[in-house]
Amino acid sequence: MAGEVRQLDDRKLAVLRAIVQDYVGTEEPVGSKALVERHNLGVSPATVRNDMAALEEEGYIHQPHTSAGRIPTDKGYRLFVDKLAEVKPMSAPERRAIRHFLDGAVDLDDVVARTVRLLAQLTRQVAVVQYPSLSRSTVRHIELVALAPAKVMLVLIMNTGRVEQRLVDCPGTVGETVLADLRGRINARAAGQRLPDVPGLLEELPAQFEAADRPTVSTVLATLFETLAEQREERIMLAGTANLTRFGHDFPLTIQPVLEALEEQVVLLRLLGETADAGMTVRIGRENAYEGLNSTSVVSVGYGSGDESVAKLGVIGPTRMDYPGTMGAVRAVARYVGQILAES
Amino acid sequence: MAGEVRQLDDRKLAVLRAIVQDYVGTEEPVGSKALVERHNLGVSPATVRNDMAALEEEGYIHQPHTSAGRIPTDKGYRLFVDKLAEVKPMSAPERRAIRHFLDGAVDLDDVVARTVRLLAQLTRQVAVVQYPSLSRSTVRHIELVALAPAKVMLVLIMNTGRVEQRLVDCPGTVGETVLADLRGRINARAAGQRLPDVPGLLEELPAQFEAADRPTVSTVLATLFETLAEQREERIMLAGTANLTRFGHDFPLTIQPVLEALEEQVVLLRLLGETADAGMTVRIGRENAYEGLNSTSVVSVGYGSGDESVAKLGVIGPTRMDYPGTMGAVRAVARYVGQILAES
DNA sequence: TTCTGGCACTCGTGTGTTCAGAGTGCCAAG
DNA sequence: CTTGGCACTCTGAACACACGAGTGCCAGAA
Repeated sequence: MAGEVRQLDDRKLAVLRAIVQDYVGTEEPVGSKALVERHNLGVSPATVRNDMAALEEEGYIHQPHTSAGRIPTDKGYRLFVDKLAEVKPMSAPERRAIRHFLDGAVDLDDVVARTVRLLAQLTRQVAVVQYPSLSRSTVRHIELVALAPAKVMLVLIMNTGRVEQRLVDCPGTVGETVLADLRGRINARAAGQRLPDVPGLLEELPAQFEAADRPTVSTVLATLFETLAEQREERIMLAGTANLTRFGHDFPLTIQPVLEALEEQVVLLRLLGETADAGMTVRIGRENAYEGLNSTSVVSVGYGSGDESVAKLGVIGPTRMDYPGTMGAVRAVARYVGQILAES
Repeated sequence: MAGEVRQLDDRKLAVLRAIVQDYVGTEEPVGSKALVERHNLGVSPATVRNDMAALEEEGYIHQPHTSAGRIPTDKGYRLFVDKLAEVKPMSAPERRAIRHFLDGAVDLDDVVARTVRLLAQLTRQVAVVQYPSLSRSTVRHIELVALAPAKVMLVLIMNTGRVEQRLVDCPGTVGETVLADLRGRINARAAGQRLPDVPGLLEELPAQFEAADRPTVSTVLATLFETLAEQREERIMLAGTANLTRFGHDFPLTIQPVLEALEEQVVLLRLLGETADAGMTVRIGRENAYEGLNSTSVVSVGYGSGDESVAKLGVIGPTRMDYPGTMGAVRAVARYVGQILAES
């Protein structure tokens, strides 16, 4: 293991931690003297200066110009997040407030809307919440209703509360008994299953019907499969864009590409898509694939109605953000949304 | 009519027009000399200065500081829009592009999404499009389907393509014949009617059924009326927020309240609600009821599938905007969306 | 070996001054 | 009513300058 990466002793790490904390607080480059004053490191500024030099050598911090204080680099934040910081749990009153705020929701749309606003308010950053997606959720019920001799309406109800409907044009007249039979068989197999698994489970269904009815059955199933596969419904809700104004001093330059990114659902979806399935994901600065977000950090996490995550949510803020606090808020909100979804 | 408002002669109006045009173009206060050079007014700078003094006296223009050029006031823009400017029609290629872009839409959501993006792009400002609202649109068809002995699904299809569905729990078993009868009668009366008018037209319906069926009929109708009345579905779509960065030099101050306003659907709805039913509405600066938008102008207009407007759309930009061009774009887009809706 | 105090050096920021240019208002003459 | 001339005002850019924060390095102490 002895190699490229020189070992950083504990004090250097403490110095880095202190730099990150101070910089996040003040938004100004932090110098050795101020550091010693605000954190009791038990050593002199000169010593800290030596450590800083080492940290800079390793690329964890950086000087805007000679005779200025130090600023953490992306790499520095990364180390901070991985090794030096702990997720800050929400206080009891905060938890109560979250719970209370989300409890008032009346339907899925409302849950998502409340969640995104809450998250933006808690973190004072831009919040992003993905709607519980089709591909992850499960079937609660599938309904078939004859509207006209050759027209059937297909209604797909998911465990997340989402409802999708399609009109099916059948090749011939559909008998009510056949329809009832089909409805029963579909639900028996599909109910409770995850959406992507459903087509496989229904594959052999047409064979169970009389030859005359098979075209109809196949048509209905084809529409159902289409509906299941349609992922373009992966919507995303945004809030807190006004918080962008607190991003940085060098304004329009930072904010413009971010606003552009936020308008592109595709970008946001991809962004959340990169979130690990388990645990929280933090992408810092240039770690973000999308260029416009190179000066921002994204904290995201999956949430779900059970133990499984059905969608993602997160916040986007300046790399100089309060990581422990943000992560705490994101985690707490995700947890509570999960509970709300499970209850309903 | 001789009174408070002193008459402005033609040349003064020409000067005002020139000032607005130049200021919109350059974003810098415009002085007498530059004015004479760029527009051939046929008089000397000194004369223009006199006119400017008069215009300032009347409150149409204003000087940031002594020895600076003049800037139009809200009142100046107002006069410009009302009397001095003509809506600039789109060029043929532009019209083709609009048409082409909107023609690709596959459903109502897509139409709205495309419209808002198009509008943002054409005007390089923030675009807002309201979904065709329930209260203005008309009924295309109402469908009733028995799902279970005492459960009926109510489907409301509107001329805008929007579909709403509700599950109705009936007080007793519902006979298929009664349901068919009810369906027929409802559609005979309601089809083609505006949503708010429908309840009045169906009032006497229960009386036409046998006493035993009346509770069911009433329940179904009650649900239908609820659905019709529900206006919270008045959604709004936004695009072009990145254009906010081009708003002004004094950045965060202007942009923050605007971003806050844009997040509030309620504010936007009220904003569009103030649009006159016929013709285009232009609200300049402080004419906007919402405080955060006091330094912006809103150009909005109704659009609809027929001759009647079913919803509004518009753009939000700095008071210093190209009014003729913006109004042209807004009008053209509204017109084409109307056509698209009428066709589908 | 590691820490510390001292010291010289760098450089950004804030302040004050100057200067040119743009623009005005006013006035007297056309 | 228009015009040219003129004195005046004010902003913004350019420059000089001093201050102070912060650094790096070195020699001596622990």
